[in-house]
Amino acid sequence: MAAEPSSAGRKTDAADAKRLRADAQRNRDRLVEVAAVVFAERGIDASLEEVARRAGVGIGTLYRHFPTREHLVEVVYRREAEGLCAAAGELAEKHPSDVALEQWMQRFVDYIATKRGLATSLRILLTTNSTLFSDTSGRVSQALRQLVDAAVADGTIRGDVDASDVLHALSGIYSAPDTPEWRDRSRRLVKLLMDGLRFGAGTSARAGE
Amino acid sequence: MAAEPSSAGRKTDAADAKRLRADAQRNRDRLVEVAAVVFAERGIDASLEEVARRAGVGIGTLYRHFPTREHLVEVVYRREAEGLCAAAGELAEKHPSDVALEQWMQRFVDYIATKRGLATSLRILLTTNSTLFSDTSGRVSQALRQLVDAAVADGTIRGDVDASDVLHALSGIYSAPDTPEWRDRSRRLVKLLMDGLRFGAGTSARAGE
DNA sequence: CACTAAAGCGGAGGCGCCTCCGTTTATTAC
DNA sequence: GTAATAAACGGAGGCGCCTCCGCTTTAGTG
Repeated sequence: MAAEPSSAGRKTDAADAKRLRADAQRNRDRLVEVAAVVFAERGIDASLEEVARRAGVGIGTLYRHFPTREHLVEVVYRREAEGLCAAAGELAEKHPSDVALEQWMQRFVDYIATKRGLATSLRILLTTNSTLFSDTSGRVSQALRQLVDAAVADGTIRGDVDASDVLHALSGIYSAPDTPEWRDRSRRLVKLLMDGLRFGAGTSARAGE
Repeated sequence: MAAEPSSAGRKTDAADAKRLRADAQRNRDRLVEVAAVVFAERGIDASLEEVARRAGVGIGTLYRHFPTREHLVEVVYRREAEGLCAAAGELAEKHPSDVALEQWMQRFVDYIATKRGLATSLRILLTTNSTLFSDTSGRVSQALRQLVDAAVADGTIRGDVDASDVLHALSGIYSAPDTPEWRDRSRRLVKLLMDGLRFGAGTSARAGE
């Protein structure tokens, strides 16, 4: 990899990614961005032609960048996961720690929404690329830990729970799928969980109940 | 067959199946028959329009009888399984028992070929209809037992094996999928197995090795 | 037989998938 | 700046999916 013209020996932004022509890079980014929206709107089976149309590129361009639907879906998913992790830091700065946690969990719902559709559609790819889920989920739970620990530390949520408790509590979201009300139900579930977490906040952490 | 005018309150041949008009029944049968051939030829993803075309019916007719590809595939599969079971008896009548067994196993290869393609395509249906595989596989291994026992009994294959041994030996066919040579390899495997089974035939059954 | 209602037929049409290839554009060399 | 070249574009076109609905056929009835 690295230098291939005479001089400039710089790596690209994304490490080893092949150098793309400026217009190609622009289109590619655009496609991913639009695809995220369209998948969210219409589900994972949305028309790729619609994605291309709304991104303002030809269908051929889409297929050059993403030879199969699964490739596109994977990239969207990774981006989603990264966004979710990044959001943890940002929310923590802007909000009291309990609010940050709540908002992050709400966003987590959207993320899971993508992930579930994905799981169906990515089975093929997962054979090849079995790290996809495992390496993102590690980073995601790390982000959650950061938020939970902070909220526990400053006493805005009760002290007798930790990140893995919360993750388990959230796991209800994974199950009971694919009714149209799933998203709303999940949001309510998060609220409920937060109420529980706030209840008894300020009592001495790790006290015996 | 089966009178139905004014009086006769008898069930149809296929138990509760709804009575079809004669032409409808004819088309349906034709479709299943042709679909079996086309799936074998082109794989499970073959064009349904081709199936309809070769069956001499309109695509609409196909979809009326089989609302989804999976429905059609399921029916084809069941038919295949039945044919396989029936073949055991027929082969046993027409051939020496070792030859019957060998030919049946060759046919078993074709059956598995269908089954594997199917497994990928029927995941959805299998959620609903989880007995599909289990209840056919019982009947199939029953058919195998019949052949093996007969061949052991008249000494054309060795006496120290039984049907479940043979089934296990065949299980190699389930694995290592989807290279184009799969079918040929499997046929060779069956031959090999038969050679092994014939070797030492006639020595006293169940003797201590 | 003629008649009729219901069942069935079939293909046009709309949409999406994906490929192929003539045209356009960014980049590099001078 | 211009020229040359490789990279990228994009949409037409071929195919398959599936639905919808006007037309045809069958199975009863008198």
